[in-house]
Amino acid sequence: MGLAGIKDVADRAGLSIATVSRALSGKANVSAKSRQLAKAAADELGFVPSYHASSLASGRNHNVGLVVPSIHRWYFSSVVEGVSGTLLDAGYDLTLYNVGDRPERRHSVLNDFLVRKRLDAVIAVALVLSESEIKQLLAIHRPIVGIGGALAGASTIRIDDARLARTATEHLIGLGHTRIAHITGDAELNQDFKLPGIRRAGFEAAMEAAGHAVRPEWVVFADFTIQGAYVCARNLLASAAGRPTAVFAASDEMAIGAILAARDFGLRVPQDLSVIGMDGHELGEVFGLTTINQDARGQGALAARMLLETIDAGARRPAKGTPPSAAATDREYPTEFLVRNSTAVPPA
Amino acid sequence: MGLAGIKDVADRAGLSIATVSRALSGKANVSAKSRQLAKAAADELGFVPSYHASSLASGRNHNVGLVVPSIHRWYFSSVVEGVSGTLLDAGYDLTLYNVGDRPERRHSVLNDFLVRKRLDAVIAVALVLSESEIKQLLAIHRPIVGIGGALAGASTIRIDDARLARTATEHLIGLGHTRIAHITGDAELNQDFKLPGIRRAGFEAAMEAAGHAVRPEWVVFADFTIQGAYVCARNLLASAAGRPTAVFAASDEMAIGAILAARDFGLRVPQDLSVIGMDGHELGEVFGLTTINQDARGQGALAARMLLETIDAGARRPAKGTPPSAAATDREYPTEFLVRNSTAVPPA
DNA sequence: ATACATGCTGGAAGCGTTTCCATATCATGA
DNA sequence: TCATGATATGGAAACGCTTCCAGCATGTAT
Repeated sequence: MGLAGIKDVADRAGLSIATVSRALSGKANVSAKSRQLAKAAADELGFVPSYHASSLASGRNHNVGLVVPSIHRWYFSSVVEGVSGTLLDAGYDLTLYNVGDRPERRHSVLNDFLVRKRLDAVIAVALVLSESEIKQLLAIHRPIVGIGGALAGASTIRIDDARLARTATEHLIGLGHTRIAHITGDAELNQDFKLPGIRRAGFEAAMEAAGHAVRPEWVVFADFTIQGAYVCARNLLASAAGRPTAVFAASDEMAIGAILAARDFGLRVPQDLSVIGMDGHELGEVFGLTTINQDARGQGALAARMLLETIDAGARRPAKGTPPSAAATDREYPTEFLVRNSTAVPPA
Repeated sequence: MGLAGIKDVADRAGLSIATVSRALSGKANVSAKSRQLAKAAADELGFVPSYHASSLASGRNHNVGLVVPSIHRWYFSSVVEGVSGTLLDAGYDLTLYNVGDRPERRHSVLNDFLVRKRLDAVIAVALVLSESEIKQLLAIHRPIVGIGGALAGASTIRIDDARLARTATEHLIGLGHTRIAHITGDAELNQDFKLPGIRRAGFEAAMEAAGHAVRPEWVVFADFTIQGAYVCARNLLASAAGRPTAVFAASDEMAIGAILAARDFGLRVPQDLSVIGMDGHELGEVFGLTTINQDARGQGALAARMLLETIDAGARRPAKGTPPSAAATDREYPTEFLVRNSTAVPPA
């Protein structure tokens, strides 16, 4: 018994190929009896339609592409999880493009993979695309949504990183801190990834507004991992003399790294050092980390739902000059300021 | 300008469709001049072949499916990263099936998605399949490789979890510990996931061989996360009276949770409590964690390479009754015992 | 010069569906 | 009874490629 085709089903059900196709895909204009016959025959033969043939004929792929810069960091794996769940439930496949930090891989993904007319839609996470890249993507007439990255011309889901960074910093300032350090993302590694700079700008804005100096040696660059931030924070906290009283880390993972470093020096959090993060990492609970909670998984799920709607609404054959995208909406995803106990008034 | 088809390229190059196809896919029997003409025309038109049409015609999908139970935990995201990189470099797509712990999702993935003749191969991570499920998978004549899970009939890449768990336990015993606790995986959550039980068996075997009692209250169940193990370990270490002197955690993440819990009680690691993990998580370095290093990323990459080879070697049309798989090989992936400084002789 | 192998080429037959369109069936109202 | 519309059906034309096959040049050995 090889793989059964729709022809086999039709023969067995005593129907035409056309009717079987309609019956199985739930289309109208099929009598109840025929539908049942077709379904029974399909079941008995273990028939499942070939995606390729079906896609080729219908122009529908049942497949959305997801481009991420990494899969290890909390934020990205959470988004992937959200997207994945929603898609799977809707019967869609998820094609994952983990471009990493290798530019040539980024290039091939953008130029070869995405363009190959195989995807119904694309979700790009924290990816900054050039104008020509966006144009190219839009040219294949697929809806795109960007998460956490600026994608001019495409719909985006994002949080207001600058404002939230300011809020976090203001929380420390409000407690009386003036000697505040900031652990930010790596400057060079990934030019695609503008987020660290945005959060850093929010930090600086809040400091300046409060009239506190931003000391360059207290703005340190880590890689968004616990271990990376741990090393940075050790340097930061090494000299008992000129030590900050508070740290704002651009991610929870880095905040945790800072807490671990503080513990190494016998510093108590929050009595000796306040630490605030940003993200909502599950591990934050263990450390009592004050943070700004963003539901990354929910953001992924929302992106997937938005695309599924667009796809369902959209014309069957995207090649027929459909407008690039209904309207590029820019949604701000809700966040929550989560005060736990890693922040307090500065030591006397 | 819509999407250019091969016909357009052929017209522009003044060649036939057939020749263009051969030229662009690097086939033989094309003159250098024709090849150049075809490539130039394709470039100018921005032509990229439709995967669906190409797959339908050739029977090749350039796509492998990856089934994982989760994407958050270190092991899985590392494997995904390894697979992803290798596949991307080879020009293959990765379709990710994150089945999670929801059985209905597992069911639909196994029964609908994987069977749809869309994949050239399947990689299943830590997935225990029933015989009928394996049979069904093999029936679609696609090579399968399992990573870290028992997949009878398919090739597998694995580490010898029982032996390594024994080794880890013996390391503690060798230092003089007799009061050893074990943090294992959740018993109920995921029936697919036999690994915790295997490691637990290794632990018990070592204890028995040494003549040490396995105290049931010192075998605690966590969920493979830092935070989950942290909670368990707090309970474990709460009573100063009957406290273990060493902990073997079934994963590095759980070992780190135990270290954090120990610190909460003012216990020094390793002077007061020895902790050993298993995996090779990057974060282990921060904690000086003694562990057994397994290169999860490398395992993913190896699985992908094995499949690519099989695909390349295999018959063009798998439907033609090719044997399920050349020979189901069972490879043990090398590991490394990494002694850092979270283990020492027990306190006096 | 003839015979033959060799290298390129284009026509056309798939690949397995979906969907258009023309036809056939059936009930309904005049 | 006959026209009329609604509903079901199957034939056949896409969908956009790959690849088989036959044909036509060349080049080489007789």
